Amino acid sequence: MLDIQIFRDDPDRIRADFSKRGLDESIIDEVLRLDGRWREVRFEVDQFRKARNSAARMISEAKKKGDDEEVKLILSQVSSLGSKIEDLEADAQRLVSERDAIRLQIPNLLHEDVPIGESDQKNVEISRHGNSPDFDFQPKTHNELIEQNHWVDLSRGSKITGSRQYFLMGDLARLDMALQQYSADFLINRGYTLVQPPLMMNRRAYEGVTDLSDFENVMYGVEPDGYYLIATSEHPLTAMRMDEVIEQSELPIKMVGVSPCFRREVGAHGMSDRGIWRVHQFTKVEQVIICKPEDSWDHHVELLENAKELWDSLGLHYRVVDICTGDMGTVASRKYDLEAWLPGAKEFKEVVSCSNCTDYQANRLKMRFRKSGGNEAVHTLNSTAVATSRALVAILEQYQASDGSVTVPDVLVPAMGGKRALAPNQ
RNA sequence: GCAGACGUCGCAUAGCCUGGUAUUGCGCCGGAUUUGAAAUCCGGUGUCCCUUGGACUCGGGAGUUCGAAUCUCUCCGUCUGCGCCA
Repeated sequence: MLDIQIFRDDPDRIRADFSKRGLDESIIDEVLRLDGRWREVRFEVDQFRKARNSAARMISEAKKKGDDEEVKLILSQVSSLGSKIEDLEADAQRLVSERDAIRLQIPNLLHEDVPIGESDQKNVEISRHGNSPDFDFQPKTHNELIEQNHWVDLSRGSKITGSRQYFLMGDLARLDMALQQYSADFLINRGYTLVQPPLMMNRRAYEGVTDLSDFENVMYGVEPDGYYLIATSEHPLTAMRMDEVIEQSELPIKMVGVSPCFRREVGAHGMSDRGIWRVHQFTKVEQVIICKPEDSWDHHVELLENAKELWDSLGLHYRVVDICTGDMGTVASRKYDLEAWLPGAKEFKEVVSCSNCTDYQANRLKMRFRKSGGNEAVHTLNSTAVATSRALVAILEQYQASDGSVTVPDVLVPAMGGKRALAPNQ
């Protein structure tokens, strides 16, 4: 959510962003109109309250002196104030909640260097890393590999739950755990605090960190308690300091979250999403930073570098992409993706997403840091380290041999109990 | 699940019974003092509206009242004990 002060001081800045994103500007004026009305009503109700407070003080004085006549006189003068205040209060409440309902839908301000474009087709490739594996055979898709080696049981997964659910089995399950262990250690060694979060959040906390449409399209609800299963540990780790004033000495807060992630994936279909590329549940190792505003762009680079060095160490070929306006989403001000090369599918596909959300989440969460002259909203950033299911797909496709066997990346061998290749299941 | 206690400014704490300007300490920020630091002293330290100034804020919401941290109802949360339990 954007600070209301930006609407009042510099609405053209928001308009400029809207035109980059191709959005209808009229709701900006609607926010300004409601805000103006609210401030008028607020002023009016404050005047009535002032009158009521001074009357209350005079009654108190008169009672102390035992002057009952005076008390009656004042009471007769102020008897109608209560209902007037109540009416105006209701108006103010209505105006401000209408204003903020619109404000919640307005996306974050973009970093000035974000490339302009209407869809992911206009994302800009920044760099390529690692070497594309050189096969002297036709590489298989991960889908063919998991089927041949019986590493994933999708049909029984859907039998006991529903579509896109799966059992991960044998050495591929072990590789999943190895990836978690290795990636978490990688970031712990860089000063990040390991955090295992709650896997469910209440509505208020969740509204602080995500686009409202995600409640229909992304998150699973847990009834009858009214909780939501987390779509990523970014959400609980970021919301963790909701309603708090953080001491400067605590900043920056750097965390590495490890958790299962649950996603409804409404509307996902088709060949490109077969196998375990797009599933309802996966495990993710996530980086989260809460910091002072002036430091956030440095930390954004830091998160990206962490991700790149982690993926370099896994020996995987990937590229870095600068996300354009049309692919940005609501919350981030700037976003880089890592896209891994999938030789079977013959394309680069998203495996890491690295965002600076500036003060957008912090404003919703009322998450500030102590500062003389007025506390200020912190900045929040997040980046995937490894989403295990997608990293598994990249490893399967890039580390495959002609017979369908798969080598273990060197750095994961210790966590695989010394195994250098994944054994097939019977 | 049962029983009890509790929720006050960043933290801690008084006020609640008996309704009438939210107390004090710590932390933090600024200043004085100092070669520097500590200690000490002074001031500031939540949110909103604004022109001086004002309004709001005691877990959330509702009610009673001229007036609610204080009384009533309700919801949420925390702690303790018992029970159950990986």
